[in-house]
Amino acid sequence: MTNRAYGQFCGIARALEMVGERWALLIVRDLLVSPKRYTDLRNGLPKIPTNILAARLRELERNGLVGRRVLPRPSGAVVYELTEHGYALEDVVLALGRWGAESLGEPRPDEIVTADSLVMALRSAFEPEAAAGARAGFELRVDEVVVHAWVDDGMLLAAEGTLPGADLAIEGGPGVVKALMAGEITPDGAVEAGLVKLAGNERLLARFAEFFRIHG
DNA sequence: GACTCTAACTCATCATCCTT
DNA sequence: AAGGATGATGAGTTAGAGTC
Repeated sequence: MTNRAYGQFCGIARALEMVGERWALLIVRDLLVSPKRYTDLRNGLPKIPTNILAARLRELERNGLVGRRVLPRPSGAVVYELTEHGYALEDVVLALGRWGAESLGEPRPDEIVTADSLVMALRSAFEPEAAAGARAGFELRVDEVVVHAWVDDGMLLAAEGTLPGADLAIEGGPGVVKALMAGEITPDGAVEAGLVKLAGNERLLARFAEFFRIHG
């Protein structure tokens, strides 16, 4: 199992012992968006073997990063949620996301986008300085996944689902959205090439590309 | 029946040991 | 030093158990 220790009195080694196993950090990523049931986690990570998910949750719980909570009746379902110690990983996960996004390239044929991964991508790419004084709601549809981002004077609220009354709804493939955020294509170029479909105030697409940046 | 696991098995990878 | 055999470990697949 995952009691492998690096034998080093080092914070990085200790962190890797807790969240360095395969899938562990992606479970944390999804729980940073919202608490989830076992089945929700499985749906968000369709390639994780079920025994590995169970093992990782057990390890994260043992390490004090994740807690189990039984919902009140009639549901009675078990949900997994991050503890305060687990939530403390948010900055680390976002920084890792920023770093990894620089190497994203084009989406591979077998790669999917999930609502949680998209929400965390928006959070990690958000530029508070660029959004200072701005106020706008975006709905983003990538493949079948819909998330939204509410920008309000340098603050971001990103979550799963639609945003009724959004100032701008953007629809496009994952590669196009990433290219927009990375400045590999211009907003005008994306529209002219028909790579994105917009609804609402189309001029806000340029602002979206300023608010959410992938640096390379 | 849905949810939340657990167990048994196979497969791949890696480290170690032994032989040449 | 190089290469093969072997064992340990973890990941992945599948089936099914326990609980509600």
